[in-house]
Amino acid sequence: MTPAEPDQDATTDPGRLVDALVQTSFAVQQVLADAAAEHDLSLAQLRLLGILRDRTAAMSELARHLGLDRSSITGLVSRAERRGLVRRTPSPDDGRGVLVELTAEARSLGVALERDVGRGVVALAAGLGATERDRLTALLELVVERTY
Amino acid sequence: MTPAEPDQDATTDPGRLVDALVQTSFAVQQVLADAAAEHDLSLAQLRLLGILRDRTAAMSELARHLGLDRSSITGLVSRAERRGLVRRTPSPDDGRGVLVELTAEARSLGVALERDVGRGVVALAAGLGATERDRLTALLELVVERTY
DNA sequence: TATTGTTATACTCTATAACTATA
DNA sequence: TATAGTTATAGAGTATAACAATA
Repeated sequence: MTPAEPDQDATTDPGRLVDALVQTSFAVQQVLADAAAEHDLSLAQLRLLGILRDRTAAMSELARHLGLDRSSITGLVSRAERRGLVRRTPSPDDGRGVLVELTAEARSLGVALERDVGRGVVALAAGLGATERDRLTALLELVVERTY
Repeated sequence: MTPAEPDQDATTDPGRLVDALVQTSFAVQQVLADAAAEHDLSLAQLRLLGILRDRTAAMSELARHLGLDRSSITGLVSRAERRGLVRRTPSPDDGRGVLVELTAEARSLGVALERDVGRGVVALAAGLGATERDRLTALLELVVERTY
């Protein structure tokens, strides 16, 4: 065992932060999965709708944003299309490309989802006062800052 | 639109906290999935090992802790068993019950996993100073407090 | 009767490999 | 040759329904 260094990092057991972040992440994912399930959606479909909310995307872009193989996107989008949530369009710029966009139905579903997720996550933070919530927001934004 | 109430809750847009928590949860889950994948494990298997680290559990207890159907646990445990990670034992108290426990191999795998997850999560928080990390830990522990 | 665990079945999600069409 | 997307295939994960054994 190496002796503790007089570092700024030695204040508190880092394991507590790790545990707290991991536990929180599972709690939040549960909120997301529950909200999705209320509308008969999977978490994967929820993520797909989330990405397409602000942009039209090519299949390969979806693969990149979701961190999945292109062949996985084919199925994900096909199932969403079958349920009337997205639409495929040939890319005007690239004869090989396919653009995916949300349908109106998916947009209204998205509003309900956002509401449900918001409620669930806010409920998680119910034990915090307004000042604490603001501090937590600021700290998490620092954490996520370099996540793209 | 209802007028803003002079409530303690009206300080900051709650949507920012929701977004920050959701984004953070995905980042942490990615760390977990990556760590698991490095050892050829799925996130579900990782969670199973996590639960069994501190206790032996009956199949029905695993179902409750993981929030899954009992029939799903059968497959999860069977695949873990086939890979030498867990062992099934008849319950001494209940002729119907089956107890599940980790093998020595799973325990050493768990040590490596914990190390990798710790590194990844700490890296996520690399933008924070020691004081900020401590504050974040305290706030997240308040959030997770009522999560069991 | 109720509970524990399993089986059969079906679907979603995901990856790898091979293919077609376009660039 | 390289890239975009699909297909075929395989496996993990999950749920529902039906079942056997035990409580």
